[in-house]
Formats: sequence, C-alpha cells, structure tokens
Amino acid sequence: MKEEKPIAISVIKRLPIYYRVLTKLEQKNIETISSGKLAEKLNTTASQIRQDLNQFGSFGHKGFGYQVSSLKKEIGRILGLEKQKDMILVGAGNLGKAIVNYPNFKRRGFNIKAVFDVDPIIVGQEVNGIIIKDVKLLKDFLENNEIDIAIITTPAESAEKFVDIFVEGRVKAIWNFAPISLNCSDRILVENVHISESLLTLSYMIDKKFN
Amino acid sequence: MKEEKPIAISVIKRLPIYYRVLTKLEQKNIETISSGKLAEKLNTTASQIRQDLNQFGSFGHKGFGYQVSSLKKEIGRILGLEKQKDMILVGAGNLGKAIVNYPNFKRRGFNIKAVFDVDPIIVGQEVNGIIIKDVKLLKDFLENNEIDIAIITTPAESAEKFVDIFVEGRVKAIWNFAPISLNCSDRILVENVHISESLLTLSYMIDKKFN
DNA sequence: TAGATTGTTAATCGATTAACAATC
DNA sequence: TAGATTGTTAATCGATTAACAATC
Repeated sequence: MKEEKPIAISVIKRLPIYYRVLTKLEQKNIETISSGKLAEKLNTTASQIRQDLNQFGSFGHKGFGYQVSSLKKEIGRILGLEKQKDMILVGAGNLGKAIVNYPNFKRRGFNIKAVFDVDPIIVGQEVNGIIIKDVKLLKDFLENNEIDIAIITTPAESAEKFVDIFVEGRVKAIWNFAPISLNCSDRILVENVHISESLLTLSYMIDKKFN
Repeated sequence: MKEEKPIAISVIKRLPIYYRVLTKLEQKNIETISSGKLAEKLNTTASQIRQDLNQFGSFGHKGFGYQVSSLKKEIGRILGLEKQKDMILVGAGNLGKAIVNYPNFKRRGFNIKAVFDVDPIIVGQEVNGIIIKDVKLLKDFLENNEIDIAIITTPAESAEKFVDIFVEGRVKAIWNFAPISLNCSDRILVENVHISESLLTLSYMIDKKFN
C-alpha cells in the first residue's frame, strides 16, 4: 500500500476499466482471475496489469491470480469510491437528464443532490425523483451545501460563467460536458468530456480503413 | 502530404482538439497563429504541435506561423470531414436524443439518417425533425441504405445484439455509448465512449488533491 | 535586413513489455 | 511436489521535448 511516488495518469485511467470488468466477472460469479486472463479480456498484456496494480500494493496470490471481489474492492478504494461524493448538475436538457438517470451512480457513491436549469419550462420538472431548480438558486444552494462535484451540461456559451460560481461555492471539481475547455483555477479540478471529439477520431479511422 | 508511416493514435486524438480551438479562433477573426500561442491555449508545447502537424505536411509559414482557416481546413481534411458520413442511432432515450440534437454534426458532415428504439412509447416521436422508427425495421433499413456509422445509446444489456446486425448491414463503424466493451469483428470499427469512467478518474483526483 | 517562427533531427523522458526469481 | 502465476527488475519501445538550421 505504498503511495509515495506520483502515479502516472495513464495508469489511473485504466483503473475504471479494470473496475468495470471486475464488476462483470463478479456478477458472473467468477471468483478468481489471473493477469493473463484479464489481459485477454481487455486486449492488453498481463505485464501491464500487474505493473499497474503493483503501483498500489500486492493484491494477488502467486500461483493463483487475483480474487475478483477483493481486487474490485481495492480498486474502488483507490479510486475513492468508498467515500460518498455529493454532486449537483447544471443544465437539465437531454444530456443532463441522461446523466441524472444513470443507474450506477448511487451504487458507486455518487449522489446527485440538486439539478438546476435556466429554462422556466424545465424548472419544476422532475428527473429521477429530483425537482429541477431555477439556476438563480444555485449560489445560495452552494453556500448551504458542501458539494464535491458540479456537472455542467449546458451549451458552450453559458458554461464558462458557472466556473466562478463553483469556485466561490467551494466545489472541488467540475465534470464538464460543454464543448469548451474551461480555464481552470487551481482551486478547482476540471475534467472535460468532449464527446464529439471521439467521433472525429472515428471519422479518421473510417477513412483510413475503408479507402 | 506524405502519409507513408502509420500515424500514432495519440496524434490522431489531438487533431480534434486542434480543430476545435482553430474553429474558435476563426470565429474570433484571428487569421494567424504561431505554434507557441496555440500551445499556450492548449496547455502543451509548441514542439508537440509542430511535430503533430508535420506528420501530415507542412502547413505553416516560417517567421509567421499558421493561417488559422487553412490549417483548420487541412485538419478537417485529414480527419475526413469533407466526406459526408451517414449515421443511424439506436436507443432514443435521453442520451440518444441529446446526440441527435447535437448542433455541430450536420455542419461537420455527420448526417443522422434514422433513429430507432424498442419502446412503443418512444417509437413515432420526433427528435430534431426525425421520426423515431421501430427497431424491427433496422435490418431492412440497413439493406436499403449505406450507413457509415451506427450510434448505440441503448442500455448495456441490449447493446451487444446489435453488433451482428450492423456487421451484416455493412455498417463501417460503431460509436458505442453503452457501458460495455463490444467485442469487435474486424469487419467493423468500434469506438467505445465510457462516459462514467472519467468520473471515476475524477474521483481519484479529488481524493488525492483534497485529502 | 533582423526578428520570428517553422520543419526536422537529435536527446530525453516515460510508458510498455519481457524476463525471471520467488512462492503459493 | 510440480505447475502456475505473481511481484519486480531490466530491456525495449514510443512519445515528448529540446535544439537549431532554414527561411519567410
């Protein structure tokens, strides 16, 4: 359980993938798996998996492999899933609603506490049991609630102005879906999800493969 | 315009980011930009930008930098944006609807030709001017239409069974949003978008920074 | 021209893979 | 025990950064 050196971001990005596959194996009642078998499933090498995991500790058993459920638990712990994360969402359009409805959040400790929108038609609607609030109430809400993650699912134009409000409101991190790179204060973490960029990458690969 | 050696995927993934920033610069009527200035905006190095671009050709002017609009055009061409891509979408829930409504697709040559769903309540509804069809009509549709990209926005459980239908229907690529890794035939390209995985990464970073 | 900035080669850095002793 | 598989060090590979001559 050594955590001295900074872990490479490439390793961190693979942990959720391991977590997803282990969850599936657990559901199938598979109790044990070797790095080799896991590598096959993930289209990677056994070496990489062992190398990744051993950055955080020794979770395997020589000669046998890894205990699926305990490895899953360890990775969950590394990712901080055992601590509940309180979230809010701004922008309750289709994408926002899709995220609020995502079934696995609660199970993994991600708890959406409130949803905001500007549109008076949308305000008052219910998503997944949550009544959508007017965005005017956002500042006040943040003063009275400790929020870990703010999700932005507004259009690009309006995304930027929320950053200051979130920093002010002591939000720890922004999960941003607006197609814009938010200029980040070092008081807040920003994770940008630019969905459409992966479509452009795919476009390139189609042209390369089929022409 | 040499295209002999295979281009690294890491380079390809940066092209859409360059494209987005150049689009923004163009809108601001900025005509010229140097690799140094671009690097600042992107939080990277001038060297990397020049290195990336020169994999595809020499687009700059020594002493001056790059012409914003022509560089944007070149990158668009590299990504295959000048050729129209016909798409269909399966699973017209909130996420599916969000994608169909995404404003920049058409402008960039991505054309959604049809939308399918299983739910009889959803079938017949309209999204962005498209009437949602019953998924039973999917096979037939693919026989009569040449589709480049199939977008999957169904739950994980039902995602897998569509792969065969798409391969059969000569679809070139799948853009998959279901939280599952589709086992790919080599006849079809698959781009998996696992939105929630970036939330787990963010969770890790929050714990590291604030504890 | 002088200054700026490219294109490109070389150097460095980091990440992946291979190898193998340890051991369950 | 023998076979399997880990944890970990060493080797390789690839990607990023630095440097600089070419030149607009």
